[in-house]
Amino acid sequence: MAYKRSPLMEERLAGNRQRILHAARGLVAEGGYRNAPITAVASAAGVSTGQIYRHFPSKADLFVEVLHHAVEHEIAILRAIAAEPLPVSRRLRRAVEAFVRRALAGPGLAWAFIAEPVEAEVDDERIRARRLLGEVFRDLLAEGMVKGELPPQDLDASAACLVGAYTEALVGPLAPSRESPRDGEQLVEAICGFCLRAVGARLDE
Amino acid sequence: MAYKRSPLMEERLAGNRQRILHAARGLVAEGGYRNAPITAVASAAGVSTGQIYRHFPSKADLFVEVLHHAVEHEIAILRAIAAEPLPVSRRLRRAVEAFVRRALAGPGLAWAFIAEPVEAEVDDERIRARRLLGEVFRDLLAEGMVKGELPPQDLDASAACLVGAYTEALVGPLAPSRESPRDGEQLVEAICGFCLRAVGARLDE
Amino acid sequence: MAYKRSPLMEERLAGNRQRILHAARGLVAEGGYRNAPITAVASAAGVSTGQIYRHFPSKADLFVEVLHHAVEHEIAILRAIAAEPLPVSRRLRRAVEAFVRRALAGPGLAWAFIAEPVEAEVDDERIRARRLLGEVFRDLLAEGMVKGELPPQDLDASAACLVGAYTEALVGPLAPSRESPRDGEQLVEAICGFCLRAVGARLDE
Amino acid sequence: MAYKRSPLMEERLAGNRQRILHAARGLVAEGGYRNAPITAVASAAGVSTGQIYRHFPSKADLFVEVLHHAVEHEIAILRAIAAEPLPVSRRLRRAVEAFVRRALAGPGLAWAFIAEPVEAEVDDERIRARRLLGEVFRDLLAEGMVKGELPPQDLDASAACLVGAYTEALVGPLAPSRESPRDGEQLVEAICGFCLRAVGARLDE
DNA sequence: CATGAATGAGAATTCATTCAT
DNA sequence: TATGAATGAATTCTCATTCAT
Repeated sequence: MAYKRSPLMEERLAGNRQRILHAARGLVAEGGYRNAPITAVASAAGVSTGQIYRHFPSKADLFVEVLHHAVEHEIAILRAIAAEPLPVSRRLRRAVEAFVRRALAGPGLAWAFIAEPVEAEVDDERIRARRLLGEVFRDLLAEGMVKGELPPQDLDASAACLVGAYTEALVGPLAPSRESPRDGEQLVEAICGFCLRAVGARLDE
Repeated sequence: MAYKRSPLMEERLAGNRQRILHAARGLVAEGGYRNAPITAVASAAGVSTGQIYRHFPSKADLFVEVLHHAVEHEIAILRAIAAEPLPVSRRLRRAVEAFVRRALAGPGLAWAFIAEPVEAEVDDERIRARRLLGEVFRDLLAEGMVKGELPPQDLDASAACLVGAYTEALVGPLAPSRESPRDGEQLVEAICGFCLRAVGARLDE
Repeated sequence: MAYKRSPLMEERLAGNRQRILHAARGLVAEGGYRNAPITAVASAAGVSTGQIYRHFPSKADLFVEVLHHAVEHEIAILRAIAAEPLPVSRRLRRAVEAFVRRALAGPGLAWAFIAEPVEAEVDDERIRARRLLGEVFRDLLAEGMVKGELPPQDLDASAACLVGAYTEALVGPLAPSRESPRDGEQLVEAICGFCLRAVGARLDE
Repeated sequence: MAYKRSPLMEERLAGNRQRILHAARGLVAEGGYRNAPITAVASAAGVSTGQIYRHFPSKADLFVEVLHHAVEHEIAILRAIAAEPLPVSRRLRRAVEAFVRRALAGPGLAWAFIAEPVEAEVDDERIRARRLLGEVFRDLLAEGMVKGELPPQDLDASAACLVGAYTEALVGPLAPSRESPRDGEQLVEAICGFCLRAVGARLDE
């Protein structure tokens, strides 16, 4: 307890952990999971491979955490919006808008929800992430239905469709942003319109 | 001269090709591309690895064909529906319905539109498939807009959202069919409703 | 004996053998041993792979024979020249000249004396070929020494040097014909001069 | 911080690299390139296959380096001799002598100038080596011709013949040393005599 | 007897994980 | 304790040879 080096070391330890996570995320954003062998993560983080196994039991665990962190923040934002004292349809629009804007601003995040995970354990986390994302919307839709703001509908199906709709629009081959570098706002508006109409929300709110 | 090209042999040859394709598809459906190394495909098909290279120039080519076959038929069906002499909203519903029903009936198909490809060459084919799928819907939406059956909207965005919506609903983690094995018809109805509302079509047609 | 098809079949059989040898030689001349897998030889010869194994115990045996035939003729020519009733130095010049001219005229033969054989058994034949080539010259040098036309010298060493000298000049990286497509006759003259001087023969004969 | 780059480790690392090169050279000297699959090199060097790829980007690169090292030193020696303040014919004799003596002393070197390379990249290096070797002699011959010590001759052809002559004499099937393990000095003398006579140099110098 | 589909050992290369230093 | 050298199983692909038809 009175060890003089203990706090310093712990700080450094924690710092290394962050640097590893950061490096891993960076490499994946650059070129996918394939671009992130352990040795590359290690050198990008400025640590040894041994360090990585000091902090994470396996490569899969490291990337599960990378994905988890990437998603956690998004979910928090969506949840905050979902809790705002606004009409459901307004919150829905704000939630979709927020997600799409963030995805358009920084690449690599939306990507994580679709692309090649390779590692079974990591894939599970991706599935979980999509599920969490869906749940935010399902709860919001439920509230809207109860309050009569939205027409009756299958909540799970609608939530899944919502998530599918805007992720595909963002990263799919038909993603308008790929076909022609158009106005981001136009895309945001198109996706929001689609989603709101889809769940029967009033668009004018 | 002698036994030149016995019909039996040709049959077996063709049979092997099919068995390889089938085995490959099965393994991928089970556990993804990573579950399908060449050796596993070979043994699942009951042939040697060499056989695979007799029929396909490379592993990538094999899986491109697996994906291509999975998609080809779907596209044809959707196009046929899109050409029917019906109101656009009716064709839209029938197209989504057809796709969803087929996906629910046979596993592995819808999967092919989402899953992790890893191999660049294979990924290209997947992208192409999604694009084709999207184009069928975009054309239909365009017709609907021109004829005044659908409100003005961003065609590319709407098409992408449509494809994303129903594929996610089918294979995503929130896919209702996964949460609880419910009535398929209910799911079909939910997805169709979502999609038709989303593009502003009349649901009662 | 009275079988009506026997002679015909034997003819065809022999014809196939020749076609296989010819096809094998052609493929090697084109792109080396690597360019001549059994299946390629078979299809170039218009026969089945099984046929090849009917005529040759193994791929190596086939190519041993290919090489052997290619060399046999050269050796015969050199031996004929070596047997001519001329002064030794004259015969030497004529022998070197003949070899170099033939090599310059048709590519692929000289190649066989140097290049990549890969198959141990085939390599042995290549070695034997070089040995035979050397022996023709050794005998000639021996005669020249005995008759006093050539100064005393180590016959084996001189013969080996001779073979090495003109093959390198023909196929090596310094082969003048590669650096600049010069007059073939000039090269013939240069090589002959080198060889005759080397063994102490009179050049003016 | 801690054990950063222990000298011991670096020594071992470097040692492994050398052992790999050495093992590769040994295997090739024994039985040619085909006798040296990566696994064989690894086990001969007492390391894993992975180690080899830690030190060399590919098998071809490893063998390029094997060949390069084998040649580099020889060229340096020949160049040093070629620069000595002696009559050209004297330097020529010393150069040939040096090469032949070294080849007789250590096996595997002369071999490298002739043998079957198979790998295109490796072959390129062999070609380069022979070219360099030839150039040393060509320059020397050029000087001799200019100074009147040597009769006029085709420099490229003579240089190529020289290289071919002594390499063949050393490794070819007629190499005297193979037929009967004779006195090495006798062979040196025979080859030198051949070469000097060939270019018209005075032997008595 | 001829065919050519089928075999399967073997080759090069990668990379998560461990452990001697 | 930290390092990064070392491991070796796993992967894709080739091709000489065989044998059912």
